[in-house]
Amino acid sequence: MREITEKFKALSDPNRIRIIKMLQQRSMCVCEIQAVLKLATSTVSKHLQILRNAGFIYDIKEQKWVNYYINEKTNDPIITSLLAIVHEKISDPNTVATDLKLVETVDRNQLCSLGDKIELEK
Amino acid sequence: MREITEKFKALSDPNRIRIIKMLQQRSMCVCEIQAVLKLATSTVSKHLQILRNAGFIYDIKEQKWVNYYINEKTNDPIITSLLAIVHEKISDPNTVATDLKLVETVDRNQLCSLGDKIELEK
DNA sequence: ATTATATTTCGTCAAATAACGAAATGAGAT
DNA sequence: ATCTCATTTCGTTATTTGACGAAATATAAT
Repeated sequence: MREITEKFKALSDPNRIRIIKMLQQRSMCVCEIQAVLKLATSTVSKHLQILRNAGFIYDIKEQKWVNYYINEKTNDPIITSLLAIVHEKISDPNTVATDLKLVETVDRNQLCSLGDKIELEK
Repeated sequence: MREITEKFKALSDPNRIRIIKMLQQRSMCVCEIQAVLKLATSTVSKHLQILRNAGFIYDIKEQKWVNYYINEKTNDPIITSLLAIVHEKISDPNTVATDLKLVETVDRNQLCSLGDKIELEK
């Protein structure tokens, strides 16, 4: 029973809904997600862990980054149904809509590697 | 956004899932629900309030009792979808299954009206 | 090997949650 | 009008949650 309510609990936080909506648009690394949500990196990491443990997303380490993906091929029917609800039935002009526009512009190579930025500013 | 996450939060507690499953079997009054969950009456009342505010159930006062019903005719598509998930995809042998058997036997007239019971015991 | 850096884990804090018993409410029954 | 009793509200307590910064981890670049 705890395994079931864990899924609903994972979706009961606005920032985690925003993360799922973003990942339904495209896969993203932690620093990109952080740039959109404007939360501490550790906070974002925690939200991702909760969504991962509940079965909504998975991650793959690639080069410097950890990329997160929607778990579309899950064989858990509850996860499938809930992902469909989030995808089809949820939208919010103040958060989700503006997030999705930002997702198109954020770029890990400009966000991270602060050293490079300092180089450029010199 | 808070209105949306409120619905998921309402389903993120095992006792509230159990309440919805019971009400999907038949409408019940507070004391009957309390007899199945074996929680304090005030706790049950609070859970019902959370489910009602989120839009999953509604109540009608009838005679002495307050009867709770699943809000099947809602025009909120998220509520409709979530109620379908709970109805079709959730079952649990340790809680839900035994609850539903109990639902068939509990009777407000035996549970409440303690005065009547005392009459019978004399 | 050492340095740089993207991410996770840890410790802490304030706020929210779930539980209970006691008191308040409010709608029948007397 | 008063009494009964099913339910709700209130006040309290222990636990969980979401947030942050600092420290730890792990991987890439030098």
